Amino acid sequence: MAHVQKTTRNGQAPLTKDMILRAAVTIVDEQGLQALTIRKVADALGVYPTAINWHIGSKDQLVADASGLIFEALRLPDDKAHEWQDWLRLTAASFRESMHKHPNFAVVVGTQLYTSLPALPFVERVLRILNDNGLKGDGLLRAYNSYVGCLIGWVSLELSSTSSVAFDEKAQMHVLSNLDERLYTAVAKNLPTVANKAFIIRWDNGTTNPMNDSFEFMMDSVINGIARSMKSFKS
Amino acid sequence: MAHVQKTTRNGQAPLTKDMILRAAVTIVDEQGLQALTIRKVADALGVYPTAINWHIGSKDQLVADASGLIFEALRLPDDKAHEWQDWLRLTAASFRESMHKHPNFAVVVGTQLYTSLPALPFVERVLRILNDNGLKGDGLLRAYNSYVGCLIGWVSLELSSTSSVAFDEKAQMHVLSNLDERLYTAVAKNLPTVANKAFIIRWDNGTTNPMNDSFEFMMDSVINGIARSMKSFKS
DNA sequence: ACCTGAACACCGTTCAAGT
DNA sequence: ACCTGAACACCGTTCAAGT
Repeated sequence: MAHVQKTTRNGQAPLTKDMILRAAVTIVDEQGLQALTIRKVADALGVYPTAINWHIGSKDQLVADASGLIFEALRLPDDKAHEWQDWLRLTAASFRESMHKHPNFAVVVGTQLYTSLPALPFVERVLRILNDNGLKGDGLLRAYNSYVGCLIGWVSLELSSTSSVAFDEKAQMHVLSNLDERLYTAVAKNLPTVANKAFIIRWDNGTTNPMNDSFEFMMDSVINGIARSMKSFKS
Repeated sequence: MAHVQKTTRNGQAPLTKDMILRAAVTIVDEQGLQALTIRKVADALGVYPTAINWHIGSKDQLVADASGLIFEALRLPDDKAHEWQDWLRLTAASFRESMHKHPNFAVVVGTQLYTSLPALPFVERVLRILNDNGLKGDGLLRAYNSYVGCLIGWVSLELSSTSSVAFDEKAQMHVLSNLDERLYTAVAKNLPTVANKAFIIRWDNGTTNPMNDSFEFMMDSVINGIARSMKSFKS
């Protein structure tokens, strides 16, 4: 019962789900998430739009499956080779690196946070290392949600980009420089240190303006919080 | 030069930006973000779609302006009345509460994180209280980005919902219960404590399934991290 | 099983025209 | 200034038809 390769599509190799998803990722990487349409994917592969529907199902499923590839590309460090704190730090850095390679998927990875099979190894490994270090029950749940939520949520924000409504740098700085100094004392006073570097008052996103320092500080805080909860658990 | 009220639209009061945004918020709250279209807003107000374009500009701008209303509704506690830790905790709770009232905007508030005027008071107050407690320069930036990024990113994840691709509970549990136990030991072992409660392995979002405990734990960790950085700053 | 092809309802935005 | 009205290019999805 060997599977004989069919040759539809005028003798070309038949479409596969993998071909479709790779084409989708390319479009998102090059043109942004809003440019991802079934029709464009079909064009890129030289087929009719409805052929995509046959393989994938719907547009929503296409987005979900394509963003799953990012979790699949994720390489996790070895448990045995590191202290749990370092393992969490390395894993966070690895996840952030993967996201930075496909920044236009950032919004979706946050949204698509439901039992996706490609993400399960990540879930398992994080749960396991916390579990192996004494956490269980509600303490485990808190630690896991704290780590995963901050990691994915924070990086997703770092890379978020406003489709097209964003002002340019000059307009942005003009607004910030002309604020009422009596109302916005702290913003005015610290403008050089926060302008285009702090959330909500920047115009370049994490692709061109990565926030490495803040990310490391944030992760240290979260991991320290987990460490403290482990101690109180043992006593 | 008093502004005489015009009566276009067959004698009805003229459209205002505020009417349009309120109609938009209603649609998003009731039908989800993907249901927000210029044409539906126009229908709700009894005008032609292009009338919306005249007042707002574009679809992207409509989404941006409508999500700005959430920041405007935000009530911030008094600086003088609380220790800075409590102020940050109360503000976080207040922000989270606002988001939970409009969960369908969660994705966008994360995305729209660029100098938006409605969010500036929030920015100012957070910067100010950190500044008043000794933080400046890079230390201030780290603390601010850590707090704001975790707050908005985390809550945004808590409320995120997969448009329609999501499985139902039965299908979800079936997948989780039949995992290879040799590969997914930690998931299998802790299934009762994490199923539908932990990120990535839940099927209800924060609206029906709020993650209060994890949120408080996460916020405490972040605030403790900031406190530690203040001490090392002084010494 | 896999893909074509036509058709449908919907979308954002343009531009000219009205008042 | 404010809105109508028609028009255009684009979209996801259906369903029947081909091979």
